[in-house]
Amino acid sequence: MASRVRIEDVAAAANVSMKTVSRVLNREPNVREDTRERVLAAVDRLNYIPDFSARSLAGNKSFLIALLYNNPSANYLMEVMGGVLAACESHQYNMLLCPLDFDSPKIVANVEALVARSRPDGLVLTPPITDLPALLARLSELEIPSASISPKVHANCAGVAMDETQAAYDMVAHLVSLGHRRIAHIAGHPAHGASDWRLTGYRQGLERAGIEFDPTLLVAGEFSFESGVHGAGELLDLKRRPTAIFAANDDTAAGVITVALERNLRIPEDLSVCGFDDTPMSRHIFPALTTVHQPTHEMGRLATLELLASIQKPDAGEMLHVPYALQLRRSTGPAPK
Amino acid sequence: MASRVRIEDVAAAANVSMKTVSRVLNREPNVREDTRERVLAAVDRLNYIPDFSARSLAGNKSFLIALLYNNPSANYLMEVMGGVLAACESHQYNMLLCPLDFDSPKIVANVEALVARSRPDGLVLTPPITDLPALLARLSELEIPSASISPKVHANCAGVAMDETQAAYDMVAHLVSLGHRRIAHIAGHPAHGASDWRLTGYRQGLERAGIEFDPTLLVAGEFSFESGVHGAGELLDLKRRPTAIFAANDDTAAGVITVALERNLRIPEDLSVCGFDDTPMSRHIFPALTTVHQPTHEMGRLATLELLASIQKPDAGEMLHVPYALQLRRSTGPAPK
DNA sequence: CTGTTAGCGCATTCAG
DNA sequence: CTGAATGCGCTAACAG
Repeated sequence: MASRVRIEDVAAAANVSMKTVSRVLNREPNVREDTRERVLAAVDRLNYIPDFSARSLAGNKSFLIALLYNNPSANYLMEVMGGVLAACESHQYNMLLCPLDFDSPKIVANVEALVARSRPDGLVLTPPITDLPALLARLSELEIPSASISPKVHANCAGVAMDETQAAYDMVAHLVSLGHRRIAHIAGHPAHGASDWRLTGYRQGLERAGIEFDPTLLVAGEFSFESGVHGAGELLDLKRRPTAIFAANDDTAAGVITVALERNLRIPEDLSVCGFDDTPMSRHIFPALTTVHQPTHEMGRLATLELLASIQKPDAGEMLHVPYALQLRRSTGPAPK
Repeated sequence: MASRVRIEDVAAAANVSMKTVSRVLNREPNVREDTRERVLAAVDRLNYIPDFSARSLAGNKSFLIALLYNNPSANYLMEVMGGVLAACESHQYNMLLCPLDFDSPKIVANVEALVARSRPDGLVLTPPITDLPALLARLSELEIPSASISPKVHANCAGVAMDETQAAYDMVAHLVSLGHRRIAHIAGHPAHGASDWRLTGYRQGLERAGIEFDPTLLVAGEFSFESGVHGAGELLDLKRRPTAIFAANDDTAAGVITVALERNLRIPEDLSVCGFDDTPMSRHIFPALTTVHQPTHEMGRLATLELLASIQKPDAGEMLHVPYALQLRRSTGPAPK
């Protein structure tokens, strides 16, 4: 057994009471500097490590953060998760995972079950879980703090967001600078705020370039490879086909590229393709994909930090903003002719 | 507050003692069937949910399983994790994550810190964390149960494994059946058992087909896209180049495909390519990749089940075996000419 | 088969 | 600024 040493032992070693040790450990005020140091020394010498369960039970806190998700993108999740873990570690919290089925009517019940069983001190929500009114309402009833990553609405909500509209706008500007005028867009899943933002940025980008919006160049999608395949099939069948396709995410772009190559189109000579998200795959397909980088790890970390803040004092969490970065790679080039 | 109802309330409602309720909840013996039902009814009626921390503290168990990993493949991890979570859920356990740096000399210390702080009741090890003698030794000193997924050595070790050698052998057989004789292999990371198994299967497959092993057709790799790029560069520069390249995993195969397409080779007409793992990407690249499917989710689930068994009674965990499946897709075809 | 007694290790009163 | 008592909700020993 490792930690047979208890707070009582530390107290004895430092010639103080248990309570004083507890104060030092929890960074509470009202401890003289020299006694604090004495306690810390004893903690160190005895290699004391507080017991999680005892702290939870006595303090009525679980020191647990739950990460809620339904997003099927493993890369996105692993990165967010890494950020959440990093923030948890520095605050002596542990992270729980809560995979959800977005389309299930029982989603609120599932979260309630998690909360009842594990009593997390707070929740980190990832899109599109961020945008379920019923869930949000229940959480505030339960008075359980949460932080959202890229939620649709930022109002009085802790978390972190990136200006995806501006990023999409910039991407279109990049295509325009390469001489493209017939720029198509394959949209994302309608339930995701990201789809709206990226589409809005696309349209604003066209407008800014003085290019009239052509409805035939906008097709529906759902952030999947398959929707890229379908979308590209539709777009490349057009009599006047686009010279560039801006897919709402990298998976969709991969579908576009597959279709284009199957049709013996050269990328980017015959068709420019770009995506969004900068997944590892975007560097591993041929040709390497021009896309938008999101600082996903950092977003997970910052959201968790805000969550932790609002756990300590309600209303302390804020909505933070992080920068994006265009990754220009081989899949975009000058417009043909 | 949800669970203001305690075991005491349930006991009162069922007209039994706290201890009897505890027995029922923990599936302990020595409870008459009718009292058990009475208790269960009360639990249900009052919507009683046991308190995690109190159970941990009193029982000296954390009800926590830690998943140790360093594998950079997000897809692999998310699938394993899903399996671990599924098994945990059915046993009222929670899962903790422990990302590790394989090359760090502090890896054992990191695990010790996790064990000291969070006191998991058991650990699930993923490759190549499964094969660190120093770590394994420390864990048995600490007497903390563990289960391994695809460990190099199966001896007295709980967990789950797949016959990767046989799978690689079958893959080569598939290529041979398509008429290939010059079959190259780009190996995986030397630290992984999987690299050995797959290489062994490759050589056995050649031998079985009566094809002499050609050292120039075997190049080193490390399971990365980049190693596929380098390996393919080398192999395609050969005067007598291979007609098929069997990459040790899908990422490596993606690198091969990129190089081949850059050189204007047609796949599979000029060159067949296959991988291993059946990552989602394998279906999303062009052409879709022939590969080997591992039941990763199931492996995580089964390993956790074995771990849970060996937590309950030491030496109860066994080494389980799961089947693989070849996924034949577009990237392999008849050998040229 | 069931109940009673005593802590698990800590934080939280409220005194000094 | 510090300390002594009390209990968080549950399970482990023992009794019956």
